[in-house]
Amino acid sequence: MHRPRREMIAETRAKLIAAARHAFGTIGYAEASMDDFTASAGLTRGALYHHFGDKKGLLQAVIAEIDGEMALRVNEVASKAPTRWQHFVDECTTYIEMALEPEIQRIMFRDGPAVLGDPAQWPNANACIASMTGHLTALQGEGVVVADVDPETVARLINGASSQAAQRIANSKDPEATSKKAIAAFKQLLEGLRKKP
Amino acid sequence: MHRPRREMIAETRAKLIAAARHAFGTIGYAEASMDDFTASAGLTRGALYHHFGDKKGLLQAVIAEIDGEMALRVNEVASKAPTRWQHFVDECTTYIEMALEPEIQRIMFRDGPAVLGDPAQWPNANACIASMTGHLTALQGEGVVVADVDPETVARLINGASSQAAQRIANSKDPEATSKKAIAAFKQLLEGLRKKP
DNA sequence: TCAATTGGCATACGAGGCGTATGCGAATAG
DNA sequence: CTATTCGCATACGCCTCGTATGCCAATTGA
Repeated sequence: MHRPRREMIAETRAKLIAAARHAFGTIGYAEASMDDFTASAGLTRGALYHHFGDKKGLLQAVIAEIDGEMALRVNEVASKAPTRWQHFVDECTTYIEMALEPEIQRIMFRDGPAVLGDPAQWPNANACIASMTGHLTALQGEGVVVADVDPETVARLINGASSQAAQRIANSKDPEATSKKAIAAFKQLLEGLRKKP
Repeated sequence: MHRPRREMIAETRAKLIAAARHAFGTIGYAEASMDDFTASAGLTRGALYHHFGDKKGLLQAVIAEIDGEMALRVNEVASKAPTRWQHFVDECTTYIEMALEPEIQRIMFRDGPAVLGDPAQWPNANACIASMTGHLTALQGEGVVVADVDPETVARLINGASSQAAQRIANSKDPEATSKKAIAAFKQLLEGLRKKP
């Protein structure tokens, strides 16, 4: 069984995704010319249509890749927390910090939703939400979080607030100070979820 | 001083905004052909470029109009509340309810941010946020809300969570049930802002 | 090893949307 | 009553997208 063929194909896909990711992350989806960024990968639109169907399909692939990376990073950081509640809070703040990166902000929080619609319905791009939902469910079981809220709903609300927080920080003249304010406000909102003794 | 001239100009602007608002709100900004929706208003792109500079300028005008309407509606509903805290909560839930309308959701929460960037930096389109910020500040003065959060930051976070909540409800198979869950979760988060006795 | 075939990717073509330059005609000003 | 402004339409070229088509290399089967 020969492999060069399969490898070339995988490489072509990877090159397209990388080129598109860079273009989408910098100039944005709408401004990114398919001719331009395929050429920057040494390819043409022919390859793109063959592998991904259309521009939206390629965006989906880019989003799936980024989502996977984000989930990895979130768990990596948050898993060091001593308690599960702290783990959950760290997960949220890490999420905000990642959303500060221009590429993630642009693709995952601006162009993605505009082009593909509600992120909750993206296929293979909800690893972070799934993780948060899982922790919330467990925290409810442990009696730490109030029982009468739906975990995934909360996770989605947090997701929306995070993206706003990140945008606010990123566009601020004093990102350091704004970041402190945003994370403080964020943690305060999260306190509302805790069961009072 | 004759008026017909001025009136015709105002009417042209209004017709363009109305046509664009309808097109943007239904098929979306990117899919809306300027030739098509100007024609539906009995005009051409010439008028559009003359009055608004380009497609983005027209979107800004549409957004300013919608924002004004939203602020009016929010205050109308919420001003009936007995306490200021209740007023604030009603403001938030009304905001979510408005975000359920497809036109508002599409233009204000999806295409708007994608095309024009961070809503916090839109000119003349932050009436709702300003109102929420004002109430939060007052509530802090009254000792109802914890003092160590920045009002506008909180208002923005709430704005982000609202738009997510609205999307979730709108795309749900059982909007009624989802709406209940979303608003419940939302109120729970808001509880985090209250000062504990 | 060699023909047959698959399929990955490039090229070519047509359609449509955008921005700019230009032109016309009516309302206003002096 | 003439001159001028300016609101808006028309005309042109560029760019981008999607599809149809073609080519060549890699695989398969005998």
